[in-house]
Amino acid sequence: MRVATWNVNSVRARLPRLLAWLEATRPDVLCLQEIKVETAKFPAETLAAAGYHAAVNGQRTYHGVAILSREPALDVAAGLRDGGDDAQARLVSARIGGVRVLSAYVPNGGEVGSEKFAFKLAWLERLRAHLAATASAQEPLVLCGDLNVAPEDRDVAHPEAWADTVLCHADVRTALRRVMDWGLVDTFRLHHVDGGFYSWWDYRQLAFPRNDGLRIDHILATAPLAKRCTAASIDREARKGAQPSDHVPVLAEFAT
DNA sequence: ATGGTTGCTTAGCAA
Repeated sequence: MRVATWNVNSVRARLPRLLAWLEATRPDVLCLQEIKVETAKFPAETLAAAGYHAAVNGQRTYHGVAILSREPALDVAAGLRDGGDDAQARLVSARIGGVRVLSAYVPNGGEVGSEKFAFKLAWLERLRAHLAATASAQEPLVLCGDLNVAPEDRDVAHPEAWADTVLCHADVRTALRRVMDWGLVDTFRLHHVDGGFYSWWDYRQLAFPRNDGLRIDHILATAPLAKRCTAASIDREARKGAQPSDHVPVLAEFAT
């Protein structure tokens, strides 16, 4: 089972690249973030013609997440549904081929110390509570998405320049670790120990040519799936050429 | 301290 996650930064602006990438890569599951479109306007027919079902939690202008799958998505659920502020479309989950799949777009956090930063930390804690309330770490489950956290300094091209930013601050790293402590493994780190692998480069300041990147997009798996994880990769090529997303797809392969 | 770029929406926000 090939699972991928990609912050496409507008599914409509990226549709030609998305279709070409699906055709070339043929993942069984692709989690999308920042689709920036309401559910009713999601290009479901076009993607169905390409062979993919879609479970969508959309929203106009900002945010929005989806899960594309070759098998039908069952038990689709949108949002944290915990009674808290759930206005932003940042989570959708589904059961696909016996695996629980979550596509998450964690809040960026604005500036350290801001209200948005507090919302990010609270959202990660709510995500941990959501997992604890709705799933088991002993079942096959993947949490995929733009988690907006570089877990360690080896995930950052210039750690000193990014220290104490919203993507690297000790508080967000701790918050992500608490989510993982529920029972999730970083599949990428099962197969790669070195630094130098990034999933996002800012559009500005020639960040990609300078390779000033961070690894903030992740595929996290529970133990029963992690032990079946045979490969993991980041498709850096997807950042090249005309009109790329600022993020690239991250992949993990699971033996069936 | 600010700006740089992209997308949505149409001047300004978010990332």
